[in-house]
Amino acid sequence: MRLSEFFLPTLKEVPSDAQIISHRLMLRAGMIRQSSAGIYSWLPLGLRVLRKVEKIVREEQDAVGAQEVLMPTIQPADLWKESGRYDDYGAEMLRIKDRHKRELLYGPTNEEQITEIVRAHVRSYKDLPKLLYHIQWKFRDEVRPRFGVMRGREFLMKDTYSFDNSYEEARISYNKMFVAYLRTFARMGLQAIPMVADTGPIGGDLSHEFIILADTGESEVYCHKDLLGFDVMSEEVTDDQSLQLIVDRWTSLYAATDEKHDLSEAEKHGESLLNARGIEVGHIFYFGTKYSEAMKATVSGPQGETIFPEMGSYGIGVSRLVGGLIEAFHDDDGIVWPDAVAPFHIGILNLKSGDSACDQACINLYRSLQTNGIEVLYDDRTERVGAKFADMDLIGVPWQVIIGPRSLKNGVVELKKRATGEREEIALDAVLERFIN
RNA sequence: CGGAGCGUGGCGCAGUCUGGUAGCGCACUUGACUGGGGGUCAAGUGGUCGUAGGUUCAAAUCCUAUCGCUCCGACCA
Repeated sequence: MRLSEFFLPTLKEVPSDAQIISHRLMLRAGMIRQSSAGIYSWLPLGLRVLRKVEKIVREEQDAVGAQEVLMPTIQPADLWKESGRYDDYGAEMLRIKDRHKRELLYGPTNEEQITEIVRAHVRSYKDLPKLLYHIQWKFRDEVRPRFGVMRGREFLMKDTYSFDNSYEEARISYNKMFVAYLRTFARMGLQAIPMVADTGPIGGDLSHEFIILADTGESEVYCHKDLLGFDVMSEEVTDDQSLQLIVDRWTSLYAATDEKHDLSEAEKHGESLLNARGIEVGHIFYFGTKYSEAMKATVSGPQGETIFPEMGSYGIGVSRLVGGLIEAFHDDDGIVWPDAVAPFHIGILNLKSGDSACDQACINLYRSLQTNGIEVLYDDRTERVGAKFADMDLIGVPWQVIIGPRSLKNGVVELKKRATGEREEIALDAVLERFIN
């Protein structure tokens, strides 16, 4: 992408509405614009990141055998009356009427919808287990939206639903999601810690929140500091037993959110207990037959008996993660994207647009990187160099190739790593090869 | 939902108390000079002062209503 053509409205000054760093940076970097309270438009740069996050989430879901579906944003109220949640959910649920005065709602979550689908099409215990997920926009009419996309009213969520024949099987589904979540966040460079959590209005008796630590986090959390050193990517899952071992390992140390914090239990850990603020990026629940019973979703068992499937639901706030990532990865100059979610991998800075040697060197490199499938943002604008550096740093492109007439005379360019600010001189000819590997 | 505050060009703000030509910085346009970390000079474009009603010779400014947004608290991916 050429920056001169890219729709990237960056801001030098921050809109006064934005209070926390991720919100400020998302506005300044031209990622989002607010539409109304807690509702945002995603501009090209922000959307690229959102898609990358979404892709990682999807890949890890697929990897454990979850199958993607896409359920609607608008749901009939009847479904929610069946489960009993139409009244329970309260004002947070956006209720609407269509032209025939039929009651509808903008889905805040999809337990009812998925249960309806499963009960209509799954008849036998042999059809289970099933893990189904979708990535869809949700709406929750928060009393007080804030922190940009971190607590929006409209947000993109991945929600998975598990259906199993027994508690034992349901635990396996739960474990699969548990580990898939650890991997999902780890791939984005985030250390997410599973913490014992409240089940809230979704109900159930087994639940973990996945929390990333950040000073601006909304919840107060407590955990054993050794958890921060755990690495899920080195763990290998071969069967249900090894899956259980990983879950056991991660749940062996104390970790709880404020609501579930147990003072006497925590005191045993003394010095090793960490008290910090955290951002909830995922939440998994096992809730048994709550919905299958309420909505009469059943399958036939081996003896022809009626089985109410054991269910769980598993959410990742995809749009929130974009904000969470920025909270975790930024410095004074702007965003510092981890490679896995960076909107572009390389930025090219033409320090003298209009100089034929510079232009030629830049365009050649730009094209060859593109040809090799590397996402590259070429700043070909006739801006002052300071503005180019500032913009490239602000939007957080991990690698910057700096091409100017001075060094180009020797066939050399500068390569700057955004995260550390380190620069090295490198032959122009060597840049492509460097990034293909 | 309780408490507080703010709506003036794309962004950041002054002007409101004490009514009288709508202003500043950034951004944007044009030209020139420039060019290794948000440049300099010159000339420009852009505003129903959130909306509606009222008071007044006269309203961004006073009054009333209303809408929107933000912050603090209680709730949540």
